[in-house]
Amino acid sequence: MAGVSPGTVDRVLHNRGKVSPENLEKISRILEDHSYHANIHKSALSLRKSFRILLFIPRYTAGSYWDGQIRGFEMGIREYSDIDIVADKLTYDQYDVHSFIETSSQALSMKPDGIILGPTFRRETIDFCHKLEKEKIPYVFVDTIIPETSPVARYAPDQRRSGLLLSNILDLICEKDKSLLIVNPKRLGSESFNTIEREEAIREAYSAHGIADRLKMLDLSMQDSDFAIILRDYLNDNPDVGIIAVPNSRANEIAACLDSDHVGRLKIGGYDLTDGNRECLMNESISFILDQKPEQQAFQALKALLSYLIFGRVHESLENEIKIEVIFRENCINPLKNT
Amino acid sequence: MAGVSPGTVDRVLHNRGKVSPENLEKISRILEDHSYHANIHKSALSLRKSFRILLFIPRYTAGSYWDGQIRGFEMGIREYSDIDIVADKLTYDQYDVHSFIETSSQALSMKPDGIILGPTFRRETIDFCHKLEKEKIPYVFVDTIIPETSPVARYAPDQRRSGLLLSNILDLICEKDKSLLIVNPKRLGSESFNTIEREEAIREAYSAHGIADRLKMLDLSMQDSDFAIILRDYLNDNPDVGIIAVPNSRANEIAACLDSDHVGRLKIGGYDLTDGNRECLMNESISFILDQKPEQQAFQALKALLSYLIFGRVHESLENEIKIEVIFRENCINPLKNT
DNA sequence: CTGTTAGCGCATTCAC
DNA sequence: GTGAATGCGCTAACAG
Repeated sequence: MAGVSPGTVDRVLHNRGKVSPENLEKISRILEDHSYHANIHKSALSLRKSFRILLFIPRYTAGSYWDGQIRGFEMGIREYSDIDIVADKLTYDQYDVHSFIETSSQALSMKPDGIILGPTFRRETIDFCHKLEKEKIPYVFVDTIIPETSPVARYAPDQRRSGLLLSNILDLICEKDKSLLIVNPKRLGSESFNTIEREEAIREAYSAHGIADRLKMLDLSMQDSDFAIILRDYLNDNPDVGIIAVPNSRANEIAACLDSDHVGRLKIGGYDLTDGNRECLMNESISFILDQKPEQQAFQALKALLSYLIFGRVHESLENEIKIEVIFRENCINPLKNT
Repeated sequence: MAGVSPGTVDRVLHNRGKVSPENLEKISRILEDHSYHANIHKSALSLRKSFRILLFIPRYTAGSYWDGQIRGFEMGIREYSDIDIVADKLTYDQYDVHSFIETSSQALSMKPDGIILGPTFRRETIDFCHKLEKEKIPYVFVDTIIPETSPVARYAPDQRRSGLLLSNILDLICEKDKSLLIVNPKRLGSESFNTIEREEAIREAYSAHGIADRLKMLDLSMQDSDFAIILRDYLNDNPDVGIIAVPNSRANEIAACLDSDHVGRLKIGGYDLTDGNRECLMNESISFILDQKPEQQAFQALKALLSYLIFGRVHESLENEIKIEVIFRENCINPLKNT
């Protein structure tokens, strides 16, 4: 259309220079007018490259949140099966920082072309990211965004906002003058940043509304064999509690502790559509679940990484806030589905 | 891998016969073991065909539900930009059956290779589908599924289930002993099947729970210049009403009728993330909205149609229930996003 | 500075 | 039952 050869257009597309100002202008205009976007499949083909992509996330069990990320990742690999992708997965123990450190050096030694990273430990993740930058290995965050890093893209829900969503829905559901109890069932005493942010957002909202007295907290260690008894005793001692917020994915374990008397009286809201939580939605021991759409996070992360590796940049916005989905009994279907 | 030529493998893939039993067996095994799936981009390329796809839906305004379907469709076209797709759109007036009949014969005369159909009129849609079948033009339903037809795939939420979801959430947020009012703001007296199904599901649920006395109905004609007054008078006469279900996308118009006194006291739930409803979520005059994800519906419909045209069959399940998304103020972001 | 050219890969077809 | 040719958009090496 510009009356020039493909070579010239290619030089404009990749601004490699050596194009006369007139042609540059003319070609740029045409590209703009037609809102040209190179096709990723053709570009990948022509580049004659293979892309080694590593998904590096916490160890997971079937039907869990991180299993959802795996499913989204694999779906993406299938979707782009015409591109030469070598997909690898590596998991670490999210309750053991040494595991992360060891596995991350293993990740580095695999020399992948790009990494999708589900982080847990802040300090160690920053170190790892700096090493990746030194090696010029692009990375994308899913689930959590760690500051002081330079990811190519990031796909995570806004945890503060999701905390507000959790407490506001519970508030809507709750009879007036009842209290909200945040139960935090911990494992090994460690607590994720996401959980902390969610809790904080709820606390601040209650303070801001001047109803901090209606907010209670209970820490439970799942190691304790009698945590169920502790919870039940607490609830009996605090009959004003009408709603329970579980700021991590273990709402089903809390629901399982309650006797039928409590189940009928209390509303529980939690996170993540795990198999256990899905079951509790069905038997109505949990009122609703906030789904962070792990499948979508990993899928989008893969797309962004491929876009970066093939085009040298990510086409959509880098900051991609994942929309939280609210799941009640009636819309708890379709474990997977495209995006 | 089987030591045969690509031609032989191709005959196995499309079971065109003329393959020796030994080779058939050997090749089938290898395909199975490697869970081979042809790549749609390569197949489309090799077929040297162009696909004329028509999106045939009700006329829409910017920021409306059907505009969402358009966005999803266009996103799909972009996603498959390496396939030679000629995309067309045709809209009809959903309040005028003659418009549908006329436009549908126009659609037929365009002789598309496939149609994505957002239906409204049952009888006329069945007629149209039969004509499509005679012409061997495959079609996919979005939004609503019409019986006595043979679509290649269907992407729609379960309307009865969504009605239950609407009333159950409203029930959860409602103070005890308050009544639910279904307000049905109609246009030109016509009412969609979706609306009717949603209403029915709610009515049946209330009957089943023996609380039919707590369910009220109010039909409003938006043609009436004084429908706002009718609604306000009704609410003043029925102070027991605590929650309002709007079974179509016009919840914002209902919210706009209410004075501040009502707004504070009443909870409203409705359908579809239109610009108007989004605004009401933000200013808290509506409590929540059920989003039917029109973008996803059209996107998936396009994928299914391409899969059918290129492979001769649809890869995923044909019956694809779209998951309803519950939108509160806090998760009302991201107008679009993949899927 | 510009144009030419080969070729990437998978799926398909067709003359043998 | 074979195998060579073909389609596509894009890239990059190279010749002028």
